[in-house]
Amino acid sequence: MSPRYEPTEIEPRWQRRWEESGAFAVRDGDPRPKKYVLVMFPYPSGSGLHIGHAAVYSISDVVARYARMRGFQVLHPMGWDAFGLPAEQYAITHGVHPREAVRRNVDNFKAQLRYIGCSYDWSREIDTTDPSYYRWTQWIFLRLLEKGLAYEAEMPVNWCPALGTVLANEEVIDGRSERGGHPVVRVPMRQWMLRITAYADRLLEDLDTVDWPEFVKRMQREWIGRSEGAEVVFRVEGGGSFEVFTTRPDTLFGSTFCVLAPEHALVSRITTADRRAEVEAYVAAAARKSERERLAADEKEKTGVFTGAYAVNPATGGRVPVWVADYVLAGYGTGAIMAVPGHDARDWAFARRFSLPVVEVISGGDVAVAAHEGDGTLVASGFLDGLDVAAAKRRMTEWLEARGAGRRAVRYKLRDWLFSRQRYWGEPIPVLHRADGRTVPVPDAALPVTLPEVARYEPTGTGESPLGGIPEWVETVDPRDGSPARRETNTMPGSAGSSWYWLRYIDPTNTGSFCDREKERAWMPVDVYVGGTEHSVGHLLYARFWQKVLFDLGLVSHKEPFQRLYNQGVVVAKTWRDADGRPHPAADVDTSGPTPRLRADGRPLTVSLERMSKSKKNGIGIDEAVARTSGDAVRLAVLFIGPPDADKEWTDSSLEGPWRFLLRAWRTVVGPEDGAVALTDAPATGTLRKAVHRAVDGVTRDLEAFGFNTAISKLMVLLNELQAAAPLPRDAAETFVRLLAPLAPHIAEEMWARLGHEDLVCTTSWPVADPAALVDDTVTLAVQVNGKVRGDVTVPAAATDAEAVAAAKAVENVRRHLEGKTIVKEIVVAKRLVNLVVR
RNA sequence: GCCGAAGUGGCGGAACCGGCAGACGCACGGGUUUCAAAAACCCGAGCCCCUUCAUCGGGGCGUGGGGGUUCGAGUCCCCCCUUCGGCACCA
Repeated sequence: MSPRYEPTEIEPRWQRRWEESGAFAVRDGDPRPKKYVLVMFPYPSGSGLHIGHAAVYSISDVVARYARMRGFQVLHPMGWDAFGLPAEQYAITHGVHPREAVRRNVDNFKAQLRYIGCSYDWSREIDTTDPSYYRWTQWIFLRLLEKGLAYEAEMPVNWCPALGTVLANEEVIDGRSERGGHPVVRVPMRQWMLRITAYADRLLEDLDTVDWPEFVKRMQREWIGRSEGAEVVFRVEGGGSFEVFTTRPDTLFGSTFCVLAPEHALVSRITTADRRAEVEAYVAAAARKSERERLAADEKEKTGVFTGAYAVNPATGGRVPVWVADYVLAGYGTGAIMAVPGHDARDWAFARRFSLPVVEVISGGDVAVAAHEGDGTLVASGFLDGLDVAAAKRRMTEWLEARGAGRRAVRYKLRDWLFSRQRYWGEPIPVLHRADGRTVPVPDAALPVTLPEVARYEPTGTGESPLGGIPEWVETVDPRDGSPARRETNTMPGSAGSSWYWLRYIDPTNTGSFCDREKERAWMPVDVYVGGTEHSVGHLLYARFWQKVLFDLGLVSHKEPFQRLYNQGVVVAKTWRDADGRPHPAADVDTSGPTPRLRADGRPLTVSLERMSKSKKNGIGIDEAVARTSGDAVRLAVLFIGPPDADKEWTDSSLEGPWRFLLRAWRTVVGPEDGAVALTDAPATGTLRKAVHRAVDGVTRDLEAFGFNTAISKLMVLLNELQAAAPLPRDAAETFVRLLAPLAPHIAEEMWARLGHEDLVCTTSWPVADPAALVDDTVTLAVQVNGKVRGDVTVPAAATDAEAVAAAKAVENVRRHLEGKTIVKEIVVAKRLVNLVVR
């Protein structure tokens, strides 16, 4: 055995030992209480794992290892979310088949997760691109189809000509593609949709039942965007009618015009002959505008045209002009609004611009200056006069319902989920289009519908999936009756496979079901779900939706999949960019002068803190960091740089402290290079014993609260105490090693073994603090005079307030400040301080 | 613009319920070791001032800025500034 700390020898040895002993494999039927610790599974991209990834996986691993030592049987699995655009793009740019790219990337990811000692049950590894997995993704899709939750529709989609494909909303940033920054335009296309809106209310309500950060819940609530109001029917003069949705039916008397979205079906029908040319030009221009241009237009420059038509305000009976304007969105409400310029800022701006009348119907503001959107008393509103806003809303809605002119209504911002992609690398949607025109599901027994081999997996550029170019795959028969049919060529989005994966880990090899019911009941719900905030709405909303659908089908036992959500912060690093915005690696930067410059040609650079990623050339790979120090040091470092839920900056020196701590721990527990440490079997006593129990107590509480940075600092403090002890009591050393085990597992195992143990430290029990050892016999009180510290005094812990005050007054420097003064008040805070108020 | 989170030494950060601000670490300075250096180890330190040969000691100021509550405020209340996230014509 080497006397030196040699992580390159120690770490792989323990990794092997853990795997061979099946230390992290969980068995069904284990009588211990369960804990399901889940970390968001990664896209196995080609760039490998960097320090930012190490932070997430270290957090969930510490949670899992700690729970094991606390006596739980812990399910802590890992898998690969390998379908979707990133994997496909990588494959295209590197000229290899996505399946091959995924395999290589997975191997690389696994190796790197191994370097930092992640304690996964690898026997439960899943891969969303494996047919034995996506068979069940397809199977769940068919259940959605049966329940009417999947449907086809012509939808305006984000078409990216440069990528030759349709993008999801979350893949479009400011009208450009997330990857590559190419322009994106909106065109209608036949798409598969999932009716997530049918679950809007339940997705909203059940947020109250989960233990998630408030800000995530708020984001989801806002995303779902429930608003209550009324639909109101407006009759058009000369025939026809349209409905508007409003949250302010109380202001109906103040509606002086209506606005239709340019896409509204009624526009062309009601436009009068003299206005037709102008209206058509406006509608055409609006269609040409990308989403981005429409947004950029901002509130100040509202545009619109008059259709020439008039509608009847059902409350006043008066004529109101009908306009077309792109500030009204086709996709929300009814695509038409009643404009109330007196009490809506947008309508007010529009009315100003086009000189439309503004009427005050709620007192309390000055509608000549600005819209009054707040509360007040109804005026100029007939039967509503004198009511407040809330009462007027109710009265008006009743009035509309009684006359058949409207009704109470609820609307959501949430849209149905666009569920098809015109790409190769996704789950084929298991549907057949029969020659007779019927669209039918592929029978369950014929699943999975596997991806065919294809020569070109790039997008065709025409908008059709590459699958469309393989007649022998597309042309098939309906297995029910042998009649000819074409396969659906759309594939599912990347978020499909991740919308139920936590269930597959529970029963990953089941060929008869996506997950055994008994096992599901035993393991669900996920107790802690660790991941980044970037999935706060997308993934987490989809996942909850699928869970609820499966719950309604009686297939799972819980309405919510993730009981507790823990969001780790982003790891950022200095990013050097030139004038063109191109990033440069720190190694190429000369920072010796007043302005940082590129070494090669002296170009000036700017620095900013940005999320670590390969593309920004500001990342450091896990393998590189491990090679420089050790896997344990990397784990400690990413946990020590700051609180786990805050954003943290990684710098070159972030590894220093944790690395030295490990060297010091080794020297203290194992011994210096030239010898072994002197251990004694006599138990720790006195201050050392107190220090050990204080550390047990503190580290335990910190780990319970995800306070990894402070837990590590408490271990550093304990180590200082151990270093001073000679000989070192064995029990103190062993307790230290056990406390260290979840955080730095390799070195802890090695030290545990060298302390003479044959078992694994990761399977031993967590130490328990003796409460008696946590109380001190004496306490040091700060002594203040008029709130300023003038000294301190040590008294027995049992001292009374009077004794404490007496002792305080005896302190030399305190006495000086009391001289010639009268004490008017004496404040004693037990074990903390004495404050003497004088005059 | 709206909503949310956060501003603490040169830096990352700590501080349970309002009770000695700066734990722990980095960088820094000094030292040990070394032919020398690296590594490692030990010691020091918020800033300013007084006292002192150096010490020891004492005082003032300090948690983005301004006000307030309190014996006492990083922590509570009001106003303002900055940074970072989210949403952004959702009627």
